[in-house]
Amino acid sequence: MKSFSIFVDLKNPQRRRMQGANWQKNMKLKEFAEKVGLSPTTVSRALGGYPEVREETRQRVMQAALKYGYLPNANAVRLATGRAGAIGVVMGRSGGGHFFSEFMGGMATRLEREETDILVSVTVDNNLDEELAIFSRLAASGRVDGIIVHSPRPEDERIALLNRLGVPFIVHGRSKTPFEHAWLDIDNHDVTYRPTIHFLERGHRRIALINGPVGRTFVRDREQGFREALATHGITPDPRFMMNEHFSEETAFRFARSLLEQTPRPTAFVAGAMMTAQGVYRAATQMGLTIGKDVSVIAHDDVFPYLTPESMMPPLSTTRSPMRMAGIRVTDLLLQIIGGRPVREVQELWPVELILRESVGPA
Amino acid sequence: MKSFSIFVDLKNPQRRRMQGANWQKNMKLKEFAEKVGLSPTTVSRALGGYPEVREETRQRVMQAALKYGYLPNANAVRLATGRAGAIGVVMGRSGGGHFFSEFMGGMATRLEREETDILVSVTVDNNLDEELAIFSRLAASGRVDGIIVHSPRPEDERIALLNRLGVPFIVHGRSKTPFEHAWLDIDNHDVTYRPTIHFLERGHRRIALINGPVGRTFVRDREQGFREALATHGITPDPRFMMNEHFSEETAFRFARSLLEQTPRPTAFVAGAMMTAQGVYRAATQMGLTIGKDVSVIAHDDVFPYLTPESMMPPLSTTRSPMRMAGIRVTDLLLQIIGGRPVREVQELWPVELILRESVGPA
DNA sequence: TTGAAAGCGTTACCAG
DNA sequence: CTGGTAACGCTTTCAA
Repeated sequence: MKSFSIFVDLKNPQRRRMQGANWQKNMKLKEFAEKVGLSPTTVSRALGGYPEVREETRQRVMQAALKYGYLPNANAVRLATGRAGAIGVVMGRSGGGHFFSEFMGGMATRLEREETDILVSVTVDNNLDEELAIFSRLAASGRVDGIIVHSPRPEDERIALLNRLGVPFIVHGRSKTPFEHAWLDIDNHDVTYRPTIHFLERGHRRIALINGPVGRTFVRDREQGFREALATHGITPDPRFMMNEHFSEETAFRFARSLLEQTPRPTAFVAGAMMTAQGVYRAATQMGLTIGKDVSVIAHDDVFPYLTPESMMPPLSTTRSPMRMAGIRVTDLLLQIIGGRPVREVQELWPVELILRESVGPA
Repeated sequence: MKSFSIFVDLKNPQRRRMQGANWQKNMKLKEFAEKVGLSPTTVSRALGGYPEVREETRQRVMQAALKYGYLPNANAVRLATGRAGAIGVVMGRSGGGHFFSEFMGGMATRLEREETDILVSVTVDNNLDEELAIFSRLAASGRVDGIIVHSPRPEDERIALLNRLGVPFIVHGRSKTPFEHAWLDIDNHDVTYRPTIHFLERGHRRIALINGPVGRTFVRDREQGFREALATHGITPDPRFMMNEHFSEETAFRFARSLLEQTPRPTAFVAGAMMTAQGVYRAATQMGLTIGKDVSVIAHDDVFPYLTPESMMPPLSTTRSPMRMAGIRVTDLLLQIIGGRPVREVQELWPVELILRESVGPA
């Protein structure tokens, strides 16, 4: 493992002494307890909902807390309990933009009744040292009780680091690191395998793949699924029919158009995301080709509220797996791990459902 | 102001006593100081970068920290200093999905060299009590040093609450609350006014508006800009030509199609977001109408990496204002406010630039 | 320039 | 069931 500075914060050694918050802080427990006429201990227990206080007492305390607007200081609680009351999630600066908010919506849904915050960190892409420093800081400084790692690489140093630090974490996606760890992933192999097989069965032979940036496990898995599907029919994929880029409407459009201009052109596209499917639609339409007839498309859909495959023209066939659901479940599992559940038990592979709509036709 | 429960967390009074983290925690300051052969005091000062320690000593301490992997416990620091080292941002559960990640990317960019975390809270839409409780909890419990409020309403109780609590905050958007507060907003009036004026000058008279959900200030401002622009030509807008929905491709498509089926149909659309412009494009294309000729479109663009107006067919005219920039600046301003800058000085209205591309033609 | 000791605001242990 | 007291791990006077 490479060495790196943990002190991302301390690059600038000369610092002025900062004053604490200058706004009116909350009432303290001691002060509040006096008003209620009980000891801080009892008040703390009453508010904490512990069984050893009389129900009547608890009611009185709760009422008073509401009345005076008392709320325990989170940082004191954290220090005293050793719990951070937060889980960290790390997003890449550029990658994952549009689905990230769906995932986080899921996280929030799961945490709604929990007294746990979401702490978001953003890594600078392609700077491993800094990325590792962020994870270090997050874990070792006690800011979070657990961490969610996105879009892992097959050999992911972040996972090795977290494993070494001993902080509870779960990987959204998969890697091949030898360290035992918790993960949840959709079946990215099937995300391409099943659409490709379907295309093959309908007679397609020239099938293109729009894939994500090289390096991530899910990209590798999807390529492998694609290759394996083609292999069942003795086809070796043409490298020019495979794209590796960040998912965007425009790159997909360019790629699709350049392919559709060729002779012979591909008759089917496996698209990695909704946006890229839109790009293919646009390219085909522009060239006077009809989706579902001249060109077939199946895309993976993370399910967004603002862009639904059913409403596309024609309705887009998809492998569907709501990112929001993943956010809920990943969070749930992480909480279990924090609670002590062995990570070896926490490994979930979610199947994807292939939903056929009108964007697919015979070759 | 309505009353509400601060104790969102305590709905369930009977709770088990939870144990603290069960993973190996970091080395403590005391322990680390012993290894270095200095007092905790000096070590703390050295790591904190304060001027009173000898440079040589500091170097020695820094080296040792790296070597032993020592990192101060964040919660102890927070308690001791009174600073939370985090700023909170609140997103609506459904709203703001796709642009939220851009905004947060901007926040992260600004905070990169700061030792400040981003704490994300998610509110349940249309439940004011719970929403206020979330803000209360965030502010009064000392979890954050400041808060960012999104998509305010003209009379926004959240602002009143934060104002009352005294926590530093900044509003991304505007409201009409009488409380003096910091805000940054784009000129939403111009977001519709300028496109509409442009349409009028090119001879358009039947202009449709795709607007956001009623209740938010930006929606009101945009409607007003639209109305004012039309008024300059003595036009009273047809209510059927105005849509108020969450921005999505599909709703915009439906709306546009239903209007384009009418006689006479609108010749121009002012769209509130990129996604809705796509919906209009699709509707027009489906009906055999040509964008930029039969139907003109100008949309507001928050600037996403995965969907660019230049690459649309034809290139889309936009009012442009990068959400990422807003994220950077809002965060920057909030830090200033936390640092003591008077809020009356912190009020920024950003102009939008109208960028004409080929989606606009004469009526 | 360094160190001892007193907080910071809670919770948790142990008596009563 | 309730209360005193010692942590929790660090920063910050105040002395030296």
